Amino acid sequence: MRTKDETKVQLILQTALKMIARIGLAGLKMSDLAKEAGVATGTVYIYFEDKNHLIRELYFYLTHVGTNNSTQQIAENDPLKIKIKKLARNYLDDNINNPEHSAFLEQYFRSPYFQENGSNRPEEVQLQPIYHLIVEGQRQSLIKEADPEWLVMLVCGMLNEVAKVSVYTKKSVTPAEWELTFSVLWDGIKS
Amino acid sequence: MRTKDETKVQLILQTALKMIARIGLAGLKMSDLAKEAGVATGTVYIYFEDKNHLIRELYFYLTHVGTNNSTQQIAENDPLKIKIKKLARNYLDDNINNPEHSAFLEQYFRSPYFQENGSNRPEEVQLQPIYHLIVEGQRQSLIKEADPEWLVMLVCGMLNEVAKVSVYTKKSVTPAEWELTFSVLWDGIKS
Amino acid sequence: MRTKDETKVQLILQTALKMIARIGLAGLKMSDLAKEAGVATGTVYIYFEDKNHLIRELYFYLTHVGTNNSTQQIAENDPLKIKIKKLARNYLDDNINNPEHSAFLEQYFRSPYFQENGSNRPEEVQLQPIYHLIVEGQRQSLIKEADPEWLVMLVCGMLNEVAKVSVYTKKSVTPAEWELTFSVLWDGIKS
Amino acid sequence: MRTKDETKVQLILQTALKMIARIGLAGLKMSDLAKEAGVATGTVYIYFEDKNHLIRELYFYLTHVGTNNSTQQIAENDPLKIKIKKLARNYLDDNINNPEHSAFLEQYFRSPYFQENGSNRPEEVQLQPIYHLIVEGQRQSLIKEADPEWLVMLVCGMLNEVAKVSVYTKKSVTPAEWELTFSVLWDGIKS
DNA sequence: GATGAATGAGCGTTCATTCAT
DNA sequence: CATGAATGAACGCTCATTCAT
Repeated sequence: MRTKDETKVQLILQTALKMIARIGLAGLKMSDLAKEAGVATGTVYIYFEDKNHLIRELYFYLTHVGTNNSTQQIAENDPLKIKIKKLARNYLDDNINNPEHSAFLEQYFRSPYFQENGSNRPEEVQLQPIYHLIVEGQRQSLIKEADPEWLVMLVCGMLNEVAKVSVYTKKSVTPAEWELTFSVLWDGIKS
Repeated sequence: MRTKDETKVQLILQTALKMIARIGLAGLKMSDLAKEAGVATGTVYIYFEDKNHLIRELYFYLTHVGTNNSTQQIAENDPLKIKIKKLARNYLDDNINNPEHSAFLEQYFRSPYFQENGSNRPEEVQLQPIYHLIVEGQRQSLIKEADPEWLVMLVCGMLNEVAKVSVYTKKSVTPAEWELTFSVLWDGIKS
Repeated sequence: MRTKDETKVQLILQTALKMIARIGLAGLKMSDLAKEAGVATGTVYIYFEDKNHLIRELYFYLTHVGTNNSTQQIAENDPLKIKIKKLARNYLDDNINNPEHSAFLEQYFRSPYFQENGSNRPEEVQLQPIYHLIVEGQRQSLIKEADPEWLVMLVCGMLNEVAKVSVYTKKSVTPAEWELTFSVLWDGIKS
Repeated sequence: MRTKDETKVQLILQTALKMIARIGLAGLKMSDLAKEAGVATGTVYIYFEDKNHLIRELYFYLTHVGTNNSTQQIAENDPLKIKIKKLARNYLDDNINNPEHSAFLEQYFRSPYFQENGSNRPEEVQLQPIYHLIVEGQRQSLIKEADPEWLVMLVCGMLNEVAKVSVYTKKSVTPAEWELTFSVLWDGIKS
């Protein structure tokens, strides 16, 4: 069913993502999606077998394409603490700038679309670049000796919460708030 | 005459809560809910005006009733660090033992049921008992001088994440994992 | 099922009649009827087998009890024209003063309650007292030689229309209007 | 693409009209209507917002389209009495041939569909062509000097009743019956 | 391929009727 | 008898999906 008009696939997925963040996964109607994407209802079904497949494709699209909008460049020779700080900040910014991303995922895992699907929720902690930095920090005895996956989880938990509140209150994170956040993060994991 | 059984409100709400955690807010069908609660479809409509009101009532039920399952007793003369540790543990356990609670809330805020409602998402951070302990800790110079609400947010972010993973993987938190978690938490906020 | 408490039967029928005139036969709900009559829903079912029977009983109640509110006394020795005039006026007043009566009948014949019932719409023209006066008038050569039932029908058609408009516009019939009406009526049928 | 078929509006309205005459306004089920019109249930909702709107549209359709099936031609130079006779006959025939018309209107005004609607029952007597003939007759001193609207009302009352009985008994009006009817009508209004 | 009118299974809700008290 | 909470069949309406153009 996939055709050469790959831009239409992107258009539909992006539109779906935007709408889901706005009205929720449950509220998404195929006809509304088509209208907002500027195509006919039937057209959606040319590119996606049904709503199930569309949502699932959206999931793969998000998890595999990634965001990679990281603005802060991490220099190879930055000290580890600075690397982690920049990485954490990028992670936070990604979450704040792409709230649809997490909005969708949060809903997806609890939705019938995920449940019907046999696939398991991936715990791709290792994919987080922060994972490797933490392992590296442990090698340098800068970071607590402990299950690095657990540390990543705690760090991400904090950052996710900051992002969620920032998005919800529509206030950006002030420099002071960011310094406080990183201070708690770093003091928490440093050895 | 059969007397109006007010426990049916509880029964229906509890059943709804269980089902929503299992099949999602979007997948909840009034007839299924009635069947699982052991009543007729019409009976649900005696106690709740419509699905909208049912969901909304469930929200108020959860936010106002609270869980209060905290098993670990906090002694008045415990040192502050111990108090926080026990409280954090209780918070974690509540979240793990009542996964439907957060499962519902997470979905509710993104659902049409919340959106149609004019009410705003309350950010009742001060209601968290942990808030008062942190303020107390700051008074004793045990905890970083910083916006206590922000600290609470970071701490809850960590604990929420731990609970989420624990529920998802169906593994309880080992003593070692808990010690690690609290270590990061405490080192992060202590002054 | 009929019990000695015949007043409750009357109460329910009268309440039903009032409500049907107000909200229509289709809009009548058994629970509303019970509430407005001041009894419990189940009580209605003690006196009437089901809604079908209730409506049918209401029909028999109206057609057999009659209204007999005729205020103008017809003297035995009035001239025929005066007798007919008084009778027509009584017929008109009955229709105006009991608008629920015709409101119900009009709806009944077109409703599923009548249709399901095998009974035929009775054409009990002979029951109209006016019928006998017209036959008498024909014997006296005062009234056109023609099918008396047809004449009754035409006369009733006029009076029904006058009553309908009077009820709808909530204006009573002025003496001048009544004189005009009877003039048309009498000139139409007199020989 | 199937082109939107505006004749479907007519088809659905006509089918609804037929069914309402048969089973009553209250008995009309959207699914039955769709089936009898030969379309799917959902299709009805493409052309009409809901049952309420459908019924209301049917009302406007009937009152604005009119019947205009008058078969008897009225010649310009017919004497007034003949003109009125032909017009009365046309009015009668219209009522007999389109019994659904009056069957619907009679039910509509007493139904919840009309009551919920703010609109008032129009009493457009002047729209009746017979009104103008009666005024003309009064100018020629052929017809009683009296409120012409009231005369129209009486005349229509008679004819409505004749039509109603004819439809109900399924017997057409014989020439003798018609002559009698018009005799009563004319003698009633002539001066 | 693209369109959007048409479809109909399925859900939310109502209300005549029953029945435990 | 009286009550009104409980019942569940049946209706109004929605929306994912199809298909004639």
